[in-house]
Amino acid sequence: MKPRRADRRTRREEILAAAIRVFARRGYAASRIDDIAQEAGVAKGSVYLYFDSREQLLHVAAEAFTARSAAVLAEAAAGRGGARERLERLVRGVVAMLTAEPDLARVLLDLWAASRWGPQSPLDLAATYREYRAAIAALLEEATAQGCPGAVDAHAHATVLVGAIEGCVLQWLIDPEVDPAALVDPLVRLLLPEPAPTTRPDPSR
Amino acid sequence: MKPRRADRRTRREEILAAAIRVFARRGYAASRIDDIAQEAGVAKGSVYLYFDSREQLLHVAAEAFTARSAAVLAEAAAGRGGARERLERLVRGVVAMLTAEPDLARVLLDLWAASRWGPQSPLDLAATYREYRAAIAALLEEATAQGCPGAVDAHAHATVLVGAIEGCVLQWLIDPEVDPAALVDPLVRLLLPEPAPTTRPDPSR
Amino acid sequence: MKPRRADRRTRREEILAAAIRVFARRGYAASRIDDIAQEAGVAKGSVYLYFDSREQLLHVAAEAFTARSAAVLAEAAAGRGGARERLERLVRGVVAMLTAEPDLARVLLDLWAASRWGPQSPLDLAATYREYRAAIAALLEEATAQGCPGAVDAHAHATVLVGAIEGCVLQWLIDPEVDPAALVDPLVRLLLPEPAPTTRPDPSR
Amino acid sequence: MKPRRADRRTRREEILAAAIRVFARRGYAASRIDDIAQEAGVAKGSVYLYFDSREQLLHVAAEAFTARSAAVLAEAAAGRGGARERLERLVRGVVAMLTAEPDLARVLLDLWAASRWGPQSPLDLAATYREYRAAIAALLEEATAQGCPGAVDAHAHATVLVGAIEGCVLQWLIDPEVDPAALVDPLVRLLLPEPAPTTRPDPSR
DNA sequence: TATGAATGAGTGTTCATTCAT
DNA sequence: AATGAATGAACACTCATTCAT
Repeated sequence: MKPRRADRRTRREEILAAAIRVFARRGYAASRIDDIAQEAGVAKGSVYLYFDSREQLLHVAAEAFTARSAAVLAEAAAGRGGARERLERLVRGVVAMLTAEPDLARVLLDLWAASRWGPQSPLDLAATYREYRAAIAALLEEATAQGCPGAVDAHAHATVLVGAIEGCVLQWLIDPEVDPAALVDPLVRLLLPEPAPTTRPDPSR
Repeated sequence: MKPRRADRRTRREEILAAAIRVFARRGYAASRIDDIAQEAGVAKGSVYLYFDSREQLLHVAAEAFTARSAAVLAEAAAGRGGARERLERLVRGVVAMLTAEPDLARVLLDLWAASRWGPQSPLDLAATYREYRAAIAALLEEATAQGCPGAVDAHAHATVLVGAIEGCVLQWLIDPEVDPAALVDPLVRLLLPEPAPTTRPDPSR
Repeated sequence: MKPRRADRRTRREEILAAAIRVFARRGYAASRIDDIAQEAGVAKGSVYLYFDSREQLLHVAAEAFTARSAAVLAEAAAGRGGARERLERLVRGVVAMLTAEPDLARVLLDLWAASRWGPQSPLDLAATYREYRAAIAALLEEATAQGCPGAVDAHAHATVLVGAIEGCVLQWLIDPEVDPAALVDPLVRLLLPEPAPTTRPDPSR
Repeated sequence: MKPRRADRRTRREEILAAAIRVFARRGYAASRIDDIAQEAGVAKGSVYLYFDSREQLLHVAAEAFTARSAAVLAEAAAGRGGARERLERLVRGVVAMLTAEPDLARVLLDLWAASRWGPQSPLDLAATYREYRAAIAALLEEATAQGCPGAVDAHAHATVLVGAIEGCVLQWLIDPEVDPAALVDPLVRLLLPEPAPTTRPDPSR
């Protein structure tokens, strides 16, 4: 019985992974259940043993995406170090997460487009981004309190920072020649507050 | 001879505008020709008197979008003033253009998603963004040459700037509570080079 | 007023001729009112000033065909000469008529196919062929009575003769390399009764 | 594993047979996929599990027709007996084949009309008839060589013979009162060369 | 009379989902 | 659980016909 359960879960994940690959390749709208089943190596009908509908596959992919985002956020926010340091960890973590799973990242294009589906939207992306901004704004304020100079309103700053990250990812999704990894340092340099002068003792003394 | 309601050009644009509204509302994938015809107040068949296919409507909407973008770019690049000033005009112009036509902006979500359609993609968005980045990078280098301190590679900086603009717009598209107009000043403060020291008399003297 | 009428009739004939050309080229099923109007050099709507419907154009073309057939039949049957001579004139006349108007002949392919439309069939082709056979059978019997040897039942003979004519035309319609003019002599030699021995003085004496 | 009702091959042939019946009844142009599906007792979509398109159904029907024709031709040509005997077998075989499957024969009306579709024509009927004529011409020449008197050029004779067969069938298709079976003897008597004098003892002696 | 824009019923085809095996 | 044949609702697109000008 136990192995059965494990099998079932594994098979479900295989199908989900296949769906994400197909969504990434063709876009959700053009992805047929047939394609997904073939990619997963199962019969078409079998997809329905693990998922209720084609749309649910997108929902679950969306959840996988938010779960990973939340993990990065939690890790950064809860981690050690000063606020600025944790912000940097967050930026690097988000980009690393997305580049580590490019197919999942590509599904973002569908999730963004699906945001207009209204309440049945595969995920409340608006809420996800709101939390994302709130967490970053909090860190930015903390950083300012810890001595980092903050030029603009923390919440607006957070929105610009989230925007820059997502916008860089967007450019990469649309044009694979854009290298998101190479953009992390510029992002950090341009959009994180400079380290507080007092955070590190001057090593030259 | 007098046209029943409007001349050909006008009628075509009415239908295109209707299509853009419907695409904005439901997303391209869920937009039916019937919806568009109804929104335009014409019969379904009439849409085909002006457009070859549903997909062509998206193509033409995409062209409308790039035309407006190119106009903003040209205006900013060709305008008077120093490089930094023109960059600022560009940033403000892009955001103003998108907020002035929110439905057209919302179609961006479909255009991004459609970038995976391959060669038949409604628009070579990758090329559009490449040009966008190149123009901004050129302005950034010019600004640096004119004395504005530039901390990072101009092309990376351009990508981050384009990303931040698009990313802020993205957040607005997904969550109408985000106000892009309020983000322009932060964008400018955070991502444009500081004005060259010589533009303002040094107050420390 | 009179010239108006003449104009109207002329214009109607022009449109009919255009329709026949288009039917001949594409087949009735694939012939669009647009094509016909363009071929006739008038606007689409104008076709409806002269004909009630697309189908009526086929009806009228069919009538044109039967009128010509009937003329040939009448001419042959009513003409001078012995029965065999008139039969030969009939065979030659039918083939000449069809080859003189190849586009009208090609429409036969549609008329045959349309014979399954039932009562609304563009023409009661079955009746046309029945009359055709009856007239020929009568001539064949007359020829036999006049001394031409007749080996088979006159009505069956007539059916075979009509069949051979139509079948030769059919082969030409399907394959333009078949030359119906070259088949008339063989048709006559093979399927008409030999001339009565008495019609020509035996040269061997 | 056991098929719901029949194996794939069988089901395909059921649908094809249904299509042939519907084509025969209404003509190809007026035959709706719905009609065919209903005639076959399946849902509309199921037709597409076995055929790519409505047009393909006509293609396959056409192939069925040529396959049967070719079989008759081969059987006659390869059979035993003198040339004249084989010719007679061919004529009788063709007519028997067509009357045995009247629905398939009726589709001929569509195939003839479809000959104008050009290269996408469901079948190269011109080629089919060319081969038909060539085979018959060869047999006619052989018969002449074997002593049967031949009055006209063998190829023209073959065209007339093919024409007479097809034309008799045509008359039957258009008017069911025409009985093709009753026309076979007249066809043979009128259009096949008389048996070679040696086959029967000369009664005048 | 002539036009051609407008109409909308009609149809081939697709594909998510179901279900008998 | 797994299959894949079957289903039928949905939809893009066509085109004969109408009608305002």
